[in-house]
Amino acid sequence: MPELPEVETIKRGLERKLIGQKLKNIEIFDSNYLLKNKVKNLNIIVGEKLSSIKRKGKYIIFFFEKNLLLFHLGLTGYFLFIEKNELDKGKKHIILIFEFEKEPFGYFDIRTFAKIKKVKVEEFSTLKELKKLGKDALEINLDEFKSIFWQRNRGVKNLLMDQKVISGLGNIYVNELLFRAKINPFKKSRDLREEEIERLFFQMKSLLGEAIDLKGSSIKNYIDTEGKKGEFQKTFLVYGKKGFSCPRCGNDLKYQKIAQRGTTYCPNCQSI
DNA sequence: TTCAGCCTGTCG
DNA sequence: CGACAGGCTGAA
Repeated sequence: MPELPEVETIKRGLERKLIGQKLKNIEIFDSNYLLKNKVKNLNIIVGEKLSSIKRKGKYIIFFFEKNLLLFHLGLTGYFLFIEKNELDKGKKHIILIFEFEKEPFGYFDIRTFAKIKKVKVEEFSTLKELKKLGKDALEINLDEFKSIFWQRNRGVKNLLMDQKVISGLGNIYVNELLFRAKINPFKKSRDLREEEIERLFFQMKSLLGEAIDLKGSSIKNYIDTEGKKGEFQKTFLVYGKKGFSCPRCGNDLKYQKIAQRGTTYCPNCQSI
């Protein structure tokens, strides 16, 4: 799925073209999808202007005048500026098209793990999806970051992947982050020295910053709102490098499931 | 804290 | 054909 850098890229792409525009129509192609998401009367948003778009963790929120739409793109959800008549060329998995005054864009979801929700703007602060999120990885400060590790004692990878603890990081960026910071993914959070936590913190910030600059990572499906792939995957040091050797020390990288997710790390550079 | 399950697609 | 894939939920 899109993780923080991809969601941020998508958010910026939408923002650039849509803020202030009025939604003229919603063309629904998969009403069953909306049914499964318990979204009713989506069309009441038609006629409203889009006032802002926000991101928290991996969620994107569209603020209209009276209603808001909350999206989580799951593993394979994406937005693409596209016209209805362009849909034929192999564009499957279309859920709907938001027809704005100038820029219509489609919402697609290949594996249907993405989520959409519509509520009144005033219900924003009550959204349980957002309330349970930990601080956004771009916003968290060093002191808050330290307390994350000291307040519980869990495996570091597990902890960083937990959106309730810190939001925005996913499997790609945690793999890369742990390698960059030379931290073993199994290491218990309370066993981290303060200096190691600081290393993680600053590496996390620069990793996310670089990834956003390169418009995210495209492994298979991810494309931005213009249909372009990201570039950050070209810089991967360990993610997806199963069977390769460590770019730092040359030892064999190790691959195993940690926290139910494929994990590649260097047992030498990232020793306990 | 684990783990199947939700889906579709691709790769070996 | 099985294994695996940017995520998350809820049940055991």
